Amino acid sequence: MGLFSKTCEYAIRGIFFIARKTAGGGRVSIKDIAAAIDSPEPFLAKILQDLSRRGIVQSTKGPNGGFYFDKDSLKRPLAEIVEAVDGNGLFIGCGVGLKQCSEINPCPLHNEFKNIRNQIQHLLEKTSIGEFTGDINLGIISFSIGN
Amino acid sequence: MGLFSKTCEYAIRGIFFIARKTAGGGRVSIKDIAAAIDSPEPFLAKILQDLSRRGIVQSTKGPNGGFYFDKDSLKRPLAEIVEAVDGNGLFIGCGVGLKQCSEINPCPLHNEFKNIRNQIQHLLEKTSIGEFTGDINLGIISFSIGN
DNA sequence: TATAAAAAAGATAAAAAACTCTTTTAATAT
DNA sequence: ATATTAAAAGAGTTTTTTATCTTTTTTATA
Repeated sequence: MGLFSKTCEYAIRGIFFIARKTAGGGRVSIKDIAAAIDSPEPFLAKILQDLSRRGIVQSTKGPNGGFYFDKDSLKRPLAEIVEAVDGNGLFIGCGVGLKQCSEINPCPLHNEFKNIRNQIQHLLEKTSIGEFTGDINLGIISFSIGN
Repeated sequence: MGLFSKTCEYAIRGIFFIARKTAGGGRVSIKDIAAAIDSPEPFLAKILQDLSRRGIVQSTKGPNGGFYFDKDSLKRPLAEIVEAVDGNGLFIGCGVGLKQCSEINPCPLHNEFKNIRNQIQHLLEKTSIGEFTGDINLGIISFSIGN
């Protein structure tokens, strides 16, 4: 098990790709996204459908349709995607699921886990989707962009 | 989704309890463990069975039987339990599951995730089961010990 | 040695996550 | 208007995770 569910991984990889690919305008189809990020196409479709319904990513149907981000969406933090897909279990609650664990009555690893989870949350909150659009990410981002 | 699978959470909570409860000798039964850590008894039985087969926890059958830790087992790091149950996905690989991601060709969050995952691994490696036995944990650990 | 206690083993069931397929709707262009 | 393109919606299926139940084996002790 990694940090995220597979669904969430597909979602994040998907938005990485959409952001990069449509940085200069235009849209990108599920087919292209799925191929680029190595995910099952119909499954990814469902995931993006959901994110689209939530307004996290934009989409249009028909010829030249596809997925893209509007200006506002580019400002959203990655945390919103993670929360939408996996919930907030990564950020809150006891690290080992102890009901009785709390600030006043912490489990043996409470503070250590809290620290780490705060870091995860902070990272995902401070990182916006827009950070994956620019040329500055061309060498960093691992997709080849083609045309 | 939290950091660990439910199975792994039960395992960790279980060993917390066994360590604490048998610190002064003796054994503790699945029934008692399950009740204390709020887990389904037969499921926990399977989990401990597995850990027992791996030699991570000790057990004996029959009257006054149950689970306990021998000296060596108390030295084991928590990481071994996590790896046995959830694998090493929390520690290694790309945080978002990108095949192409590596040190030379890192994904946009590679280094940030690496840092966090290293911290998780370090925490779990440096923490041994034996740390959950002593009186020093009585106020910290959230189980009530009874008799 | 018989009985009881407790874990091990095996087989099954239920729920959730991951994934697929088919039909419908919306947008565009001819 | 019609045809085409591409996402949305809906209805499955498969796999994995979580959980249960029953039988067997081992150990202690009366």
